[in-house]
Amino acid sequence: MIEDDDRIRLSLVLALEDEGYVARGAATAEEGLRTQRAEPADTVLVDLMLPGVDGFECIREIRRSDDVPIVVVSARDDTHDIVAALEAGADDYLVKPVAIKELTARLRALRRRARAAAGVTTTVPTLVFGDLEIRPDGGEVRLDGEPVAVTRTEFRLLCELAQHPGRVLSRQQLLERVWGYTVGDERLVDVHVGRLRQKIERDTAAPRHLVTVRGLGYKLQR
Amino acid sequence: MIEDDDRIRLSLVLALEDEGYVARGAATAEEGLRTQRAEPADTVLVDLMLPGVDGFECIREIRRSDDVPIVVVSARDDTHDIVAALEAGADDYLVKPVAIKELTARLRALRRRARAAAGVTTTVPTLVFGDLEIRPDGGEVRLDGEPVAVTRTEFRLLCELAQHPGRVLSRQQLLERVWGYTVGDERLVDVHVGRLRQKIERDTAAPRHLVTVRGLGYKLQR
DNA sequence: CGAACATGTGACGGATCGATGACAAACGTC
DNA sequence: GACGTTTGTCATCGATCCGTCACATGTTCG
Repeated sequence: MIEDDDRIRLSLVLALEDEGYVARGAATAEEGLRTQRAEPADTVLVDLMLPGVDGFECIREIRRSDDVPIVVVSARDDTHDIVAALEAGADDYLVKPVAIKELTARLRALRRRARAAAGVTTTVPTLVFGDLEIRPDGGEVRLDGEPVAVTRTEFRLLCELAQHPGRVLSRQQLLERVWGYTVGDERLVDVHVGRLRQKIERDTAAPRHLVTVRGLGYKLQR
Repeated sequence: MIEDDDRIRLSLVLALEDEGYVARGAATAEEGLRTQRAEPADTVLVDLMLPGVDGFECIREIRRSDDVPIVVVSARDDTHDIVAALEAGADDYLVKPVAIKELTARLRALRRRARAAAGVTTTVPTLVFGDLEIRPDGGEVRLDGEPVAVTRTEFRLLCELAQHPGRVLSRQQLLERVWGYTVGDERLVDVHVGRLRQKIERDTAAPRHLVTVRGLGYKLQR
């Protein structure tokens, strides 16, 4: 729980512990981010008005590397704040003073979903795109049965595209999923797609699998 | 959206459609459950006070077979109701009157999680308008099964119209949703509709799908 | 019947987009 | 520590697209 008001923070931590939770507090965003990195909690509560780094920025910072459920607990009940917090990556937003029973009920609802998400481990069999075979597990790509040497980045890129056959992925999506960047130069994707094409397409000018959809992104099709 | 008050239900459905969602309403829990079984929505909004089967029971009934995100929209702000609804299986709880911006922000946050749980593959089905097929995912348009080359703007325009079959969208609405403009020359829409017609209509003088409704705007019909 | 308004469409210049080769830094291997 | 490989940045070029305008056509109403 990241909250600068000592009284509120302590009482909420105590109330949560009374309900059977293991809770700990941080008085600033910096402290909260540090402990979350060092010893990740499975849910984060955060106030919006914090000294120094504010709640919105704190949420974005957590989201950069962590998919943990985030609940905002704020005194402000303005729609703009609610929307901004949710857009920043929060999962829920409660207005102070919060009823502890409501808070725990919302935490349970949230963790029900988060748990379901964490439970999905997809072991992918060989993906076949005509003469192109991709083994996500084996780290192998074959063209007409012949192994093709692709680099790690190219392979990840290919797998990401192969997991959504025929679906266009934007450069932004690929940057996020392959590189983990939330910001960055989208040209980077072009370059790697180009390099990948040299290896898996017979005619790079008329690609059969790794297709450009102008203005939208790239897709892999059969 | 399951809500017995006609006024509220209609205004919320319209507001959601204005935001770009495809929404439909049901006046009773029974009706809502039936349509959800027949044609499942990807998110359910439900009121608590319903005639006959009430909201709590409705939530439990949906949860028996469906993991769809459920949001309660109720006039009651009692902690007991909130806790009971969340315990029954709801994912979020908003108190009327709801700000449409907050509702959509919460829907986005919720669907962000639900999507992750579903295994990342949220495939939008192909939209079919007679001989015209649109694949929002694949960035692809087909006429009689033959791929048609459309530009990004044309594609967005087409998708926007296709999401609301038969419904007239004003130039202003299209400017906002396709271009993101709040102000701008509405003639711009005309030009792109014209160009799109050249590609997807056999006789542009007598369009069969992309129809002008004089004085109001354009619509896409089967 | 004619004016005002709404819509269709061709043309054009500037803006944008994507492919690619060159290069330097970072990385990994021996 | 040296070498080859991989990666990210940059600049350039050609192709395409976009938005605006002008004019033609069609429609509504006084």
